[in-house]
Amino acid sequence: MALDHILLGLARTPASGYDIKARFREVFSHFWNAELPQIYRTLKRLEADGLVRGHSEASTKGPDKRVYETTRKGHAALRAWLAAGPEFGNERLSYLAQVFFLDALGDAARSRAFLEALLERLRGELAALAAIEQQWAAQDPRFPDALPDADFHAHLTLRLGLRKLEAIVAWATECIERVARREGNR
Amino acid sequence: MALDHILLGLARTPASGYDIKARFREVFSHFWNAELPQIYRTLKRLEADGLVRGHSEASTKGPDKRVYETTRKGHAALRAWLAAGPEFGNERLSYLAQVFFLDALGDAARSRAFLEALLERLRGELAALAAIEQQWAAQDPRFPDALPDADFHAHLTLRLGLRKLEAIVAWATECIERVARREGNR
DNA sequence: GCGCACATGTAAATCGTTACATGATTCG
DNA sequence: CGAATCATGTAACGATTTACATGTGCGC
Repeated sequence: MALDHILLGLARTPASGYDIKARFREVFSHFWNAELPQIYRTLKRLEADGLVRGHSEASTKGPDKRVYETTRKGHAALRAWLAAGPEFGNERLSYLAQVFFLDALGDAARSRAFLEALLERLRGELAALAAIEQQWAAQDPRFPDALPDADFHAHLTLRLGLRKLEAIVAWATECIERVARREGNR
Repeated sequence: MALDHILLGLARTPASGYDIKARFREVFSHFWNAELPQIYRTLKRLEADGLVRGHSEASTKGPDKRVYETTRKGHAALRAWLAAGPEFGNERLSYLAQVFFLDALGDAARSRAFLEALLERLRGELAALAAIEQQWAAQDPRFPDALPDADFHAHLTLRLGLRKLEAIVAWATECIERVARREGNR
């Protein structure tokens, strides 16, 4: 399961469930998500299997935290996942299914409204990712190709987010034109 | 739930669970998937809720089939889903999570091998989608903008598949270069 | 006769979300 | 003192996958 391996990857630097949720929000949001109860439960299972090790720690803010760290066995499982090659078949994009069925609205104007809402949202996400990249570039002189390994790969991931969103924005723009043209032909 | 609405959309033309699985393979594979047991169970639930109507039918090949069709109530539910605007938050791409953690391999050559396998796979998918589009263009003189509504929207979806895959192929190519350059700098 | 595509399902297990419960610290 | 953030969890429910079970018709 992908989530197991994602947690093993994130816990290479010690992290609590709460910390991990924060990283999902910051870094993974454009290609994965998980809720807190699932994260806590999975960490417990990984600990029972000896893939991570956890200990309680006092926190400056709020109650004690339980901090997990990937074990040697966990590292091996992570490497095995990567060595097995790219994993396919999980793709999931509900808004694309919606576009597929847009004819059910039976109304080109409403189809166009849907696509315009989609475009606006995608533009926002694109701007957010671009801002992250620019901030990073400004703060780290090693950016992008002299970065340490972990950051270098994080940047590769971010680049895909940008390229994919650019493509989808271009597509949505094209769709709106095509729908408008059909609308005009009535 | 997205699957409910996808089934309502697909059953606008009568279809059995098996037929629907085939359409997932053919048309939806690049943005959604579902297994047979889930499809059968969901169809039953939708029937109990009056959103689809099912009847048994003799098949030329194999056993009887149960053919479902979206009811008026089902159509209304589908339209409501679309009218509510684009649905976000389901994005899921395990191979991107893998790229994020590729540094765990600790070996640029193996990272490159991973990315090359990814690129090969993506190129295959891109070629398959492009072939579908060309065949379609050759067979239907109305292609693409004079197509009937349902086909027009199916084509919009296919266009996104193409644009997205082109972007990802370009990205993977860029990644391989960057990884090779790092490899050279050792 | 064997394997394949057709066709439908059940059972079990796991994954994932939502609602609920608890309690500390910090800032206004 | 109220709201936000930190921090962890349980319970219940629903979604999804995997393994198993069954049987037909067709082509080699």
